[in-house]
Amino acid sequence: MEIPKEAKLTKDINTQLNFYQKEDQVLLAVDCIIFGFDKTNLKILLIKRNFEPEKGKWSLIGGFLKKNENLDQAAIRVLNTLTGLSDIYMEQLYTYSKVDRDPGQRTISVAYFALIDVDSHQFDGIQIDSARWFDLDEAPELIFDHNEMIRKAISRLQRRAMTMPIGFELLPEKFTMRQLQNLYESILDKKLDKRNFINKINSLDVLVKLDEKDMTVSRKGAYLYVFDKEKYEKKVEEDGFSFKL
Amino acid sequence: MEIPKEAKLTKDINTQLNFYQKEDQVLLAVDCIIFGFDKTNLKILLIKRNFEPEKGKWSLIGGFLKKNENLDQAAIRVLNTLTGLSDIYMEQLYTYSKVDRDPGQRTISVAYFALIDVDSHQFDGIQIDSARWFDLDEAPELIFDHNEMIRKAISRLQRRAMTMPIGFELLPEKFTMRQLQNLYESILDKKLDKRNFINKINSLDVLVKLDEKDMTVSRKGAYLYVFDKEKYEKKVEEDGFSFKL
DNA sequence: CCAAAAGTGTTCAGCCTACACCCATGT
DNA sequence: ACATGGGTGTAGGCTGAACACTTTTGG
Repeated sequence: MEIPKEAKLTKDINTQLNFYQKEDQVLLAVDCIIFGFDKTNLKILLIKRNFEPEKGKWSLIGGFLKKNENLDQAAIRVLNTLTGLSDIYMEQLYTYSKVDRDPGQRTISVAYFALIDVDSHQFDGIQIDSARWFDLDEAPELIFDHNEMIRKAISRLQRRAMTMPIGFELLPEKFTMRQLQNLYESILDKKLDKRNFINKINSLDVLVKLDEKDMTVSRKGAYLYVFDKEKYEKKVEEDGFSFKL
Repeated sequence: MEIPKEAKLTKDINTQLNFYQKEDQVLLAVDCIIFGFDKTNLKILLIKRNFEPEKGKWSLIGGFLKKNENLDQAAIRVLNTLTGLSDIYMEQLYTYSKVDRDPGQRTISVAYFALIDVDSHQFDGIQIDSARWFDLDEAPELIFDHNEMIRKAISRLQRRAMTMPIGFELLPEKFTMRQLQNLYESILDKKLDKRNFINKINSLDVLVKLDEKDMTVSRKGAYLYVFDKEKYEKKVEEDGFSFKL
C-alpha cells in the first residue's frame, strides 16, 4: 500500500487527484433530526446549546464521527447519548458541506433523521434538560444550516409516507385509525377525507383490527389496530406500495 | 470561539460530544457515477486505476475534498479534471462510511451522480486513456463499495425519471420520440408501449415538435423534438409532474 | 415491391375523489 | 337528551394499460 504523504507534481492526472494530503482532512459531524409523534401532532426534538459557538441558540443534536465507527453507528451513538433512546429507526439524509457553514471550524455534517413515538419513549433518560419538542411549524431559528436540514428531512419523510406506512416507527403498538390519519395529516400537512383514508389503508391489508377500544378520546370509543408485521414486510418486498393521497 | 484542542473529562455531555479532536479528522472523498446516453443505451463511465491500492481494477472516478471547497464543487472539479466535462448536471447521492471500505486508509466517500449525453460531449478532453463506457448490465466488478454506489444511483435515477423528464441532460438538443423512449426504457429497464409513451409525453406539454426529421435511422424519417425549457421549468415548479409508466 | 421504422385511437378496468348520515356512549 | 367523535358506501371522472394497422421511402 503506497500512500504519498505529500503532493508532488506529476503528469499522471489520475494519480494527482488521489494524493493523501494530511491538510485536507476534515471533521465529520453527524446531526440528527428527530421526528416524534404524540398521537396528534408531528414534532421535532431540539436542544439549546450550552457551549460555544452559538451558545444559547437552538440546534439539532449532533456529534462527531469517530475513527472506529461508521456514520450509522455515530448517528445511533449521538442519539443514544443525548436522549437515552436506542433501537430507533434512522436514515441518512444528506451531507452538508458549505465551507463556512460552521463559522468556527471547517466541518462537514451528515444529517440523519429518526422517527419515534413520543409517548412510548418517555425519555427515561432525557439527558438534556434543555431539550424540547417543537411543533413543526413553530420551530425556532436554528444555528448553521440546521433549518435547511429540517426542510429536507420533512420532504423526505413525506416521500417515505407515500411509499410505505411509516406507522411502525411513529405510532405506539396499538393505535386508532384517527391517530394514523392524524399522523399522515401532520406529515403531509393537509387534511384528508376520513372515509377515503380508511378505505385506502384497509385495501393495503397490513393492519389487524383488535377487539379492544381506546376509550380515552370519545364516548363511543375507537377500535385499536396493530400492524401485521409479516404482511407488511412481504408487501414492501413484493410491490412496495404506491399510496396516493 | 473556543475550540478545545483535546478532549477533557466533563460532566456536560452536551459539550462532550462536540470536542474537536484532531485524531478524529478523516479524509473525505468524492466519487462520481457518470451516466451517459448514446441515443440507444444508458451507460456508465469507469476508469482503470493506475495507482495503488487496487491498481489495474476498474473504479468510479474520484478525488478528495479540499479545504476550500464544498462537496458540490469537489464533484465538479473531479469530473472536470478527469474528463474535461463542465456544466454537467450533478446530484449528491449518499455518503459511504464503512470503517474498512478502503483497506488502505480510513476514507469516507460522498457519491455523486452525473448525467451526460455521450455524443454531444465527444470527450474533447478525455484525459484518461483507461476510461471506458460500459452498458449498465455489463459493468465489471469494481473496487471498494463502488458497485453498491452504482446500484443506489440507478434506483435514484429511476425515481428521478418518474418525477420529471430527465431528457434535458441525457439527450442531445434535438431528439426523436424513439430516442426519448429508448432512454426511459434503459433507465427503467423495461419495454414501454410506443403509443402510450407518446401520449403520456405529449400530455405533459413540454416538447416542441420541429419540422425537421432525423433520416439516419429509418427510410421514413422521424420527427425531431426539442424541450420547451420555459414550459418545463414552470411545470416543475407548479405541479412537479407525476408520470406513471 | 419489400423491408424497416414511424405514426396514430379506442376501449376497459382500477383508483382517486367527493360527499352525508347514523351510531354509541358518558354526562 | 344531547354533544362528541366513530363508523360506514357509492357514483363519476381520470388515468394507466392493452392492443393492430397504415404510412413512408430507400434499396
